[in-house]
Amino acid sequence: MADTQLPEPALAEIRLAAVLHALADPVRLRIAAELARDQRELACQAFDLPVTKSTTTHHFKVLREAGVIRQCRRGTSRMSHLRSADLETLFPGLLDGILTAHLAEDGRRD
Amino acid sequence: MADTQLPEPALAEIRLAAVLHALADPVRLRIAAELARDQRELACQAFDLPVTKSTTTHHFKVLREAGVIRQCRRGTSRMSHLRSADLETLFPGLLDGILTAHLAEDGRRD
DNA sequence: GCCGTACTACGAGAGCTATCGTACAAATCC
DNA sequence: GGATTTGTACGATAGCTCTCGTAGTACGGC
Repeated sequence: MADTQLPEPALAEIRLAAVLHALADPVRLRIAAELARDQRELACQAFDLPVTKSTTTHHFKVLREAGVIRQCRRGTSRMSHLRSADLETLFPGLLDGILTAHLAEDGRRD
Repeated sequence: MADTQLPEPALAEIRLAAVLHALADPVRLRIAAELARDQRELACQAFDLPVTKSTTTHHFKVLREAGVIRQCRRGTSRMSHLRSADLETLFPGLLDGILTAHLAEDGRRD
């Protein structure tokens, strides 16, 4: 079976504190930034993260449960994408502000 | 002696992850929102927080060490204010986005 | 059915953190 | 000096969380 969506909070259940907490981890911020850059669904394995597979699973789960990303199965892969529209509805400009800040910080690092 | 400034990170030492983490706590987000609303220095005791004095001290310390606020002694009080300008320099629009999001969430709550 | 790929679930460990209470310090006021 | 106000320091505790390894599941290809 394909396209089985995984459990996630409804729009009204998304909490700002949870979103900020989810994005306060360097690994997760990186995941979000890459999803934003690619603008399409990505499988977990598409990310080159400095942690093991099981830790990666954990981080994706945190992002999903905070309402930052949406995930669905597709074959043996789990496709993820940002819930940009939902977040924009709830907190206009927030996600953009955070991702822009991340790019800015990244740019300053030598 | 008055106006003894407390240790804080220099502009270049402020980390996005630390700022997000600092603001991901409901109590600290509330502190930041109140500081933004008043636009002036406030003593810790000016906040009506649902925690004890020692926990309040802890939260102010986290905010200061993340670079979100600046603190200095004034008499028996510790005055705090947002480092809005510094944050705006590093991460344009970030603080505003988060505080606006907080207001939006607050408004939705009945 | 069997194998490989991609990911999950579970359990564990180490470290952080939010909270508190008590004791203490610094400044002001009387 | 003594009392009051305001906040800090320290220790403790409970809970979370980031990390991992191992074992297992689900799907697709052969």
